[in-house]
Amino acid sequence: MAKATRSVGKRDAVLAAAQDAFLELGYGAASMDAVAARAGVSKATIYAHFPGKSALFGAVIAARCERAFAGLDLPSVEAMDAPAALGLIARRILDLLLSPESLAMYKVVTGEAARMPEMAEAFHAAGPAAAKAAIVGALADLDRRGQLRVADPELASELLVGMLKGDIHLRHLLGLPDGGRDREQIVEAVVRVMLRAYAPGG
Amino acid sequence: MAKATRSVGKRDAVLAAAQDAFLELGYGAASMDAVAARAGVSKATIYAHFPGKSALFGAVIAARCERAFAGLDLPSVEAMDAPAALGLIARRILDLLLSPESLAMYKVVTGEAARMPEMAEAFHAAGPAAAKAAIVGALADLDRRGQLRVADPELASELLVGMLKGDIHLRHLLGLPDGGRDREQIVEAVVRVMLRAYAPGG
DNA sequence: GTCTATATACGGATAGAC
DNA sequence: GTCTATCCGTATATAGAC
Repeated sequence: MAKATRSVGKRDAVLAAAQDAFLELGYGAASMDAVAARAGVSKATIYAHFPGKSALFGAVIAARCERAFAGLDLPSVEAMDAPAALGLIARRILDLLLSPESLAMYKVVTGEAARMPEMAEAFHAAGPAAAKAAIVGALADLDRRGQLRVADPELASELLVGMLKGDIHLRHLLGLPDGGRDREQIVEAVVRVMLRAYAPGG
Repeated sequence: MAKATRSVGKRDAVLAAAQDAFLELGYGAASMDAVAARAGVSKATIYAHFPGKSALFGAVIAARCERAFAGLDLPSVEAMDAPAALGLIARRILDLLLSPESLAMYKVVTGEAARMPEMAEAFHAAGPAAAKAAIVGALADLDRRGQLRVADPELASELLVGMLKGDIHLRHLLGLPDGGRDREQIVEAVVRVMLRAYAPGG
């Protein structure tokens, strides 16, 4: 939206416009003309800053990966009991999974992964793998404090995130209605299963 | 691969070639020229049988949806106890989720869902929703026979499939290595969680 | 560095002969 | 129904002026 100003630098304007275009339309459908128009610059300016379309796309993904999980700090669960901690984690992850940006990234990255393997790996490392590491840390902490009995935190983390995806993640990817299930309902169900499956007295 | 023969009809050859091209390359990257070349026909022949590219794509998705879950018959669990039934279901679903065709469909359909909402809905109904219905039936049967205590089979089905997706589904979508976890290990873990969470004596 | 204008190629779709 | 040849729009990328 913001017209390009010389102070911020047109490179940033191009990058921001490219993020919008690629994530909204997908790699193939987002033309360089569209990016130029959104950025308020000419196509030649884009090519002055980036070697080509695929390089611009790579820069977009890299930029978003950096900020991908900035808002996800889970050390705050260290004083909570298991139900509260799991509820907090579940809510955070579910909101992240269903955020428009995450959904757009999911689509565009999986769609181009075959043609850009390095980008796919970078995305996974900076996104899902980083989130998983945070969850693993939290689960290990709950185990250490006797709140849960988690022998394999990595595996438990995968199951937890998978349950949160459930059906609703795909529905959102497809642009379909939620099917009458709201997020809090899902969080409660997932927490209940986790508490039963990883109860300390088991 | 197979050259078009008049006996089978060129329409089928076009459809088969289109399936290969769209699922391998994605909708945008698969050109009509590429489809024509793979089918061994001219582009004009394609347009004699299909109104245009998007209609051809729709026909491809529809055709694959019909056969999507043909191999998934779960009534066979009706004589099994809970561990055996859950193990069978989990193995079948996981193999389906990670099959190359399913992964390709997942990518291409989510990628084009925003531009083709009807197709997205048809895919969901014929694929994931149909599979879910089969699982719900099996879980309800286990509940009826006292093998499990499942108050909400729909919800339980969503959690089950989600756990199976876990991390490995995304890894496969991205073309990354499995991360050292094999399928049987995932099946065992998921079954264990399900048995604990939905134990009849709970 | 940035723009206007353009080179070059490719993709979807069609005309017309057979 | 099927082919060859082609129209026409659009896409990536660049040349050259300022």
